[in-house]
Formats: sequence, structure tokens, C-alpha cells
Amino acid sequence: MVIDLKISEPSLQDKIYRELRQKIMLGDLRPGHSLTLRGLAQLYDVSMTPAREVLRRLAAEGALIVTNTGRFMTPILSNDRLEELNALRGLLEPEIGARALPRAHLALIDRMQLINSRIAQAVIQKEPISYVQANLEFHRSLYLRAQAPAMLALVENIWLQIGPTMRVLYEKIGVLETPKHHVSILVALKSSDEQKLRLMIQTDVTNGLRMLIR
Amino acid sequence: MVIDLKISEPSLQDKIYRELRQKIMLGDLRPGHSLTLRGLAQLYDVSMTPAREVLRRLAAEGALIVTNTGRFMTPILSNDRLEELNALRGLLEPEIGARALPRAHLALIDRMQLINSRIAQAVIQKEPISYVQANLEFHRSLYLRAQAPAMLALVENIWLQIGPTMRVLYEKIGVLETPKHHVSILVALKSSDEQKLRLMIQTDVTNGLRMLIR
DNA sequence: ATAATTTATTTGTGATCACAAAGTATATTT
DNA sequence: AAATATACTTTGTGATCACAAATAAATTAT
Repeated sequence: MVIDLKISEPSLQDKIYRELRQKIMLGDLRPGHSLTLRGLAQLYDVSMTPAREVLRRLAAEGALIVTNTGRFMTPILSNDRLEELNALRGLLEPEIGARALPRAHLALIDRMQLINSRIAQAVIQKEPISYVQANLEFHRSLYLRAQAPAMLALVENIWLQIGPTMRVLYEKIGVLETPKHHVSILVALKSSDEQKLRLMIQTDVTNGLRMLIR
Repeated sequence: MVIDLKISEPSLQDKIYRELRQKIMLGDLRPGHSLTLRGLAQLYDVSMTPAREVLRRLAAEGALIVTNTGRFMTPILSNDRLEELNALRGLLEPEIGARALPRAHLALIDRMQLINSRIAQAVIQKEPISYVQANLEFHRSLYLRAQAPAMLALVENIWLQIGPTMRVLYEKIGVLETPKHHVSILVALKSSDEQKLRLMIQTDVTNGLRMLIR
């Protein structure tokens, strides 16, 4: 018997999807930025078909909104909506962090420490996108250990929804400071203190927005 | 100036989407049930184009999975995954319930009581689909009052993912009994007891699965 | 000038098609 | 009879097109 191993190469739209998703999550696109089928198709040199699938998929995930006339754009979040999404972060992230705790060995903590220094660097160089990217990576690298894919998917889904809005908030205020609770998170991890970890993740998320919104 | 008011009628795919979504959420489709573009298109007498958009959209929401060869089917959840999704319910639903509490006036509670009797009826008549439908409606009618659309969207997203699996579990065991914590939920609502409400929703969700999985 | 109307352009939707890959059934070989 | 090879069918992907609705631009009228 001949076994045929082949990695099914990602379809055309997958590549476009991932790139665009990344852009949105990191705030590369501002709120209200509109995307068109033909525009996207032309940009990636494909036909309308893959382009529309990508846009619809992102819309299904809440990364884009569809106007009542069928146009696609990045969402413009009301304050209420933004606070609701942040409350969801405050609910989900401590939980998934706590689930990761027992599996968080030293190598991971080291890696998180490294990422944290990248955040500090982004602050100095005033690069909002690198800042957001490293910040999310800090959290994700921990959450990945929780082995809770559905939970992580929800968390990333929220990140995706707030991406564009967060960007303009950072622009408005400037990237003030490296998140001060990250070190506490690392300490809680080292000492396996679940309660403290939950609290620190919670306040990191909560304060992150409070700092920006006020 | 002439103002032109027109309700933009829902596109072809919207109708198909809603129907299929409903079917999946209520467990009308079993886990592993596969759907094809041409099959769906033929069923609704449309071309492949709307059909594929619907399937991809549902896949983006986790209601369907895409095999590594691009086929669509309802998800077959592992026990771990099912428990994770249920943990998410246990996390989100008490929160959104608590947010609805201050807005839960008597008319709502009456309505929920009515829905609850529909559940009892479905138990007697051994109709799993009606049972699931009424059960979800019981919860949703409360959660709608929370005015937390993003949170509700996540909750419904989870319902969607577990739909097919829940159905077979109910089939396996039979719809034993009307959920016994629903009355406690109603009591907590009437007395505006947030802590009790959170606890009762939590145990309703948790026990619902435990009863099935055991 | 400003508002209303007309014209031109842009845009998403749905249909149809060719194609390659995957799956299924049949035939062939060992 | 079991495994392999072959032929046949089904399936998703991406491209192209016509069309109507929405938007933007230009024109006309007040």
C-alpha cells in the first residue's frame, strides 16, 4: 500500500485572510476603513471570488461590519461596545490564564520575559503596531499553554474586534508606558499563585483600557 | 428633498444562512453530517455561489468544520472540547444573566415561565428538538435583557458549536426531565438575588451536561 | 449660491464554467 | 480472497460575467 502524504497547501484565500486578519488585529486599519471586493482582489492579484470569501469570513468573525447596503468596513465601536468587549476580556483571560498556570514551565516564562522587553522597546520607539503585536503575543504565549482552543479562539475573536479601535486610542494618547502589570503576571507565574495571576491579568486588561478611554 | 426609506431586503444567502444555523443549533443535524455546495444549492434552488458563502460563514463561526480537503461537516466534538465549551457557558452565562437581572421585569419572568412549560411539554412528548429550542429560548429571553450584544453573540456561538453533539446526547439518554434549576432561576429573578441567580445558571449549565455525559 | 435632478461610476450579488483534487466504485492482479 | 490499480463521479476553488442597487460627480433649476 502506498501512503500519500501531502500537506494540502493553503488555498489562495487563506493567505489573504491571514494577512488581513493580522492587519486588523494589530490596528493597521483604522475604524471605518472600508474594503471593496475589487480593491482587495486587485491588491492580491486574484479574482473577486477569493476576495469576497475573505471579507465575508472576517465579517462573520466580527472583524468587519457589513453596512446595510452590503459594504465592508472595519467596525467603529461605541464606548459601550468597547467596554463590553473589554469586560469579556476581563472575564475570559484570567480564566484561560489560570488554566495555563499548571503548565507554565520556566522556558515559557523566559520567553514571556523576552517578549516583554520587546514591548518596552516599542514604547521607546513609539511604534504602536509593534507595541500591540508584542503585547498580544505576551498574552497569547501564555494562553496557548492552557490547551483550551475554544477559549483561546473567543479571546482572539475579541482582540480582532477591538483591533482598529485600540490603535486610534494608542495614537491619541501615545504609547505611554510598558504595561506595569506584566511583571506581576510573571511573578505570579513563577510562584504558581493562581489567585494573584487571575487578579493581575484582570487588572492588566482593565487598566489597559481605562488608561486609554478616560 | 425626498427621503427614500426602503428596507433592504435580506440577500438570498441570508435566508439560507439563518435556516441552516437554526438547524445546527437545535441539533437537527447530527455530528459529522456533511454538506456540499451543490447539495445545498439544489436544496434551496440557487447557484453554488450563495451556498458556498453560507457554508463558509458557518464554518467561520465554528458551526461547521472544514476538513483538510475542503469538505464541510458538522463538528464531531471530543469530550475535552465539549467540556471546554461547556465551561465557557458556565463562565459567560452567569455573567450575562447577572447583567440582565436589574432589567428583568415581571413581564419577562412571566414569559420565561411560559417557555418553561413548553419545555415540560417537550419532555412529555419526547421531542428533543422542541426541548432544545425551548430551553435555549428560556435562556436567550433572559440574556437579551442584558443589552450586551457582544456577550450574547459569544454565548450563541457556543450553542451553535455544541448543537449537533447535544442532540445525540439527548437521543442517547432520552429527554429525561425538565431542567430542575429553571424554577430556581425564576425565583432568583423575582427576588433580585444576583448571587443566587449566578449560581443557579451556572449549575443549570453544568448539570445539564453532566447529566448527559456521565 | 444652494438644492434638486440627472448622469456616470463603483460596488456587491448571483450564475455559470473549467479545472484539479478527492472520493468511490470497478476491474485487475497477485 | 485481498490488495492494488484503473476508471468514474463528486466536490471545492477560482475566474468571468451580467445586473441592479448604491454612491459619487456633474448638471440643471430655483
